[in-house]
Amino acid sequence: MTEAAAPGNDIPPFRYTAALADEIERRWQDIWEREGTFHAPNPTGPLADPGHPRAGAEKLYVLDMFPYPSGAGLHVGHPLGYIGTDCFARYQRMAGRNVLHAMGFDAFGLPAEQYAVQTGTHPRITTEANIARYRAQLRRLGLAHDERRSVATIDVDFYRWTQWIFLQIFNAWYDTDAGRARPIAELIAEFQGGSRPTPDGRSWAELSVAERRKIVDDHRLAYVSEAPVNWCPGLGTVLANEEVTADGRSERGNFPVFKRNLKQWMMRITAYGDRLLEDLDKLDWPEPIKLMQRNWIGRSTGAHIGFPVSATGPAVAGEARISVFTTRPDTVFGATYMVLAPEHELVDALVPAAWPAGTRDAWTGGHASPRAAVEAYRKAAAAKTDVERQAETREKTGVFTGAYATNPVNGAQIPIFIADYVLAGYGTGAIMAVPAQDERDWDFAEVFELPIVRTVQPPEGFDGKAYTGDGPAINSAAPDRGLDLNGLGVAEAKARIIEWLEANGHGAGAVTYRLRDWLFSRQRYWGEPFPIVYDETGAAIALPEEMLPVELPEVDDFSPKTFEPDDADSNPETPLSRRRDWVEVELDLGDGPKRYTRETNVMPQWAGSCWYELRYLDPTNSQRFVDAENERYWMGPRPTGDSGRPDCGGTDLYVGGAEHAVLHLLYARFWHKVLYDLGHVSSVEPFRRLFNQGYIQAYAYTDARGAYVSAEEVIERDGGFYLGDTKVNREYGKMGKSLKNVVTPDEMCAAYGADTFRVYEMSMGPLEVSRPWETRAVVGSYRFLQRVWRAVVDEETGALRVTDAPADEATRRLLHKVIDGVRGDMEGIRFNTAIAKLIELTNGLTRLPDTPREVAEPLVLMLAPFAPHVAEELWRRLGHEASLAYADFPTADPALLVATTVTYPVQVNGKVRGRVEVPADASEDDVRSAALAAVAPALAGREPRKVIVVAGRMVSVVA
RNA sequence: GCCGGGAUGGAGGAAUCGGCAGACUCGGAUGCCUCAAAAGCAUCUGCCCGAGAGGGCGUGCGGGUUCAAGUCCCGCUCCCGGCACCA
Repeated sequence: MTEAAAPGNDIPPFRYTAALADEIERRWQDIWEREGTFHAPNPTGPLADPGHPRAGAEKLYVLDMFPYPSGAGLHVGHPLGYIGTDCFARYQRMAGRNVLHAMGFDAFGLPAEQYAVQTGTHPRITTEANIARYRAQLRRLGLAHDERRSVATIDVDFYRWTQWIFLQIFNAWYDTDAGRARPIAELIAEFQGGSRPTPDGRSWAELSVAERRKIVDDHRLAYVSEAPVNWCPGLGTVLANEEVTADGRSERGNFPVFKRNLKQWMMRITAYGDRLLEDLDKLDWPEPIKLMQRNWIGRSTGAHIGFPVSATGPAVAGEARISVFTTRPDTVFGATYMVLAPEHELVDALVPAAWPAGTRDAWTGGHASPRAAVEAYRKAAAAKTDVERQAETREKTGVFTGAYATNPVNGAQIPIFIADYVLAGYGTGAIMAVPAQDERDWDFAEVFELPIVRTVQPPEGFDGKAYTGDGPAINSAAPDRGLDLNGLGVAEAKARIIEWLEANGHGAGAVTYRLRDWLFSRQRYWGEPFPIVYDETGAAIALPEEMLPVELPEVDDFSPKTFEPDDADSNPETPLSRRRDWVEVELDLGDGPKRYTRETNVMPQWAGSCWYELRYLDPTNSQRFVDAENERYWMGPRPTGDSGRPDCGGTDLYVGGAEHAVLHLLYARFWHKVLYDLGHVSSVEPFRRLFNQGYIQAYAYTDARGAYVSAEEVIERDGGFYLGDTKVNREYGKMGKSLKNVVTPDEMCAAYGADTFRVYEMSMGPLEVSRPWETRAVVGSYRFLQRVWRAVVDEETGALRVTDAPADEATRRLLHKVIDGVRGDMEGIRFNTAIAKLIELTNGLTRLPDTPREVAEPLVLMLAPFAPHVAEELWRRLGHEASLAYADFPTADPALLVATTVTYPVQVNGKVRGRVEVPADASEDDVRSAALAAVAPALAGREPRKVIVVAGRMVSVVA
């Protein structure tokens, strides 16, 4: 720790020291809290305040990605974004807007539960203690949050509405014709009234209760499905696709993950694939993040094509067809074989009793019958984790099923294989293989010696294998079937073949998504219980709204049953299932008291973060999750502006790390759209503008054994790093307890004060860029605040050093230039350059014998977003009674921004050889002749060939 | 492999529209103050040659466009992030 701020014996009594900063900061934090300075008035409800200075003003909703309150507390990296939004919000408030800025806690989740498992302490106890600690740490930073609006996802008052939203989703279906979700009751009414046919055409009245329920449940946006899920034995729970890393391990804990068929709650996010994709265009988000979402949704257009199966297998009727999805229907003439995913449902029915005559040995996997071969291959594929698949080279494996299909365009008999390079979960789980135009198919064809027919002419000189580029179609005609693609480019050929497929009943154009439905249940304790019970038939029944909340019951053992991380055959067991007295419940759901069984899964951690931004708007509302008028005011779409493009609504700024690019941001958009469709919110998107802050990173040091040593004690010398006399190795990365390189905001506040810490974090670089933490550099911001203080307050006497005499011309011009620049920087979230300008202005003042009030006051106001405490203190000392939180941010006088003279650098052949000062309104000819005179020696009598005068910028002479 | 982002002094960064590269800060050097130190303040600080005046070089590398390129174009290298057999 540095002693920079330790008050020495002969430090001037009124110097801005850490001790003084501490006193000022705590005093102002108390004042703000006591006076409710940062309460933002709602249009209606208990938080309305018509007398507020910003009531009815133009609104601005600034949002941070709320934290998970970890037991380790904050390090200096965590508040970077929070300080950024605070500076922005404080500026906007001074600029006249009604600013909503609040902070809550994403408090359900694994770490508290794991800690509870280890210690036996209830997760609520540890979580609430952690929240209290976070609140204290954040308060110490002087963040101007409306504390009345702080919520935590674990609050019963909060999660009752999470459950309520779940019910809305459960009780809704996606009407693809209308392109939106509608209440499930409307679907039932359509079935009942006959305006919508049932799947098998029977009338609604003919169906049994169970049949009706099945049909309805199959439409719901939240549904139970028995489907392949990511089972993680080491965590004892299943995970969403998004929670599994590329190498097949859990994002949390890094345990192996296995594909298992298990009954789980799913959310039909795929229904929203198109809208989640299209509406990205309406958002003011960083392009890379939009791109990541686009890739994740993975929309591809192509066609479904039906390949009739040659009836070799015992159970296949003559008319059976295998439907494939392809993005290249134009290449169908080159389809020389087919591949099904090993899990494909038709496989069993296809497999004949014996290998067809002439089957090559290489296709059989050495098995005597197709059935044995398929069994063996499936078993081998299922036993592999994704890690193992990854580790293996991409050598293609597979086995012949013994069956053949007919290529619908030319009647060719093509063999059907199963192979794990075809994924069960994508498209139809089956492909037509076109080796000539697909690299994977080419590889497989090489291994199994399958024919390769080019159907797109590769360009001259192409010496690769598969050719995936554009070119004229070849070998692609079936004149007797009225089909000829030859000579067409890829796009035209696609259009022609789709037309033909549709006309001849062989297929149709289609769109497929990489996005899968969202696995929504977790076999854990510390999460929101589902508002669902099961009746004696096992049907899932939603509890009525009046029965909310379903409170999380107390249990003795918080842990789900966990297993050896590699135990793929284990089965989940939830903590809640052990509370039989809670699980078994008697309820009257309209047809008299009956016995029901509660759902014992809980919701994933993402649930609360899918809608918390809405609860900030109306946190005390007990009638609705958010009042419609309050939602419309804070988040509703803005009137269509000059662009003519309708606004999507949502928060005006959302700041957080890029690690949530697809998880949280996609889920939250999905929920918001459901709520929009059902008429519960007026905004189409939750987060209009997104800003990804960078990370504060840190150096860590290891000794010869590779053990981390305390970074604080390492010294740099002679180009190396030393702990005492021992040389240590430097690494760069995260800040963390185990890396022994944590620096906390508490330490920084103690050594310099919160204002210095804030200024340092905002000045060290652009908010969106990651950068290394350097404690020794913090002193620069401290000196800056000391200089500001000294410009206003005499360090020896404490008296004001401010004069009412007007500022000199140069200082005044500097002030207005800075005001103009700082305003621009604040709007553009360029706080580092805004602070640099304030430092320049301050450094300009230190040369003066005393400080003109006309400069001191705007300087203090402009400093306020970054260093609010010291700014408030100076503002008061300058004679203002009220807080500056609502004071007008300075405005530049345009007249003072225009310079009277301009200094032109004069280049000769690209090099600056002189400069001339001319009146700002000098004519171009005057500038030219003055410039030529200034560089006459450099020209040495040569006649310039060309002279370029860039008005206000420079003169360039070509000699 | 594919997609995205980046590379500027010893360090973090600035240059917002193709117009003086290096604002501002740290670090370093020298000085003031001091018995001394700390703190604070002042001056200097891209690299090379030169006593100096001055000159040359310089934004990852190689080319190009332009009176003028950190910025635009073409071809690379390295670093960071995402996805990864998605038909």
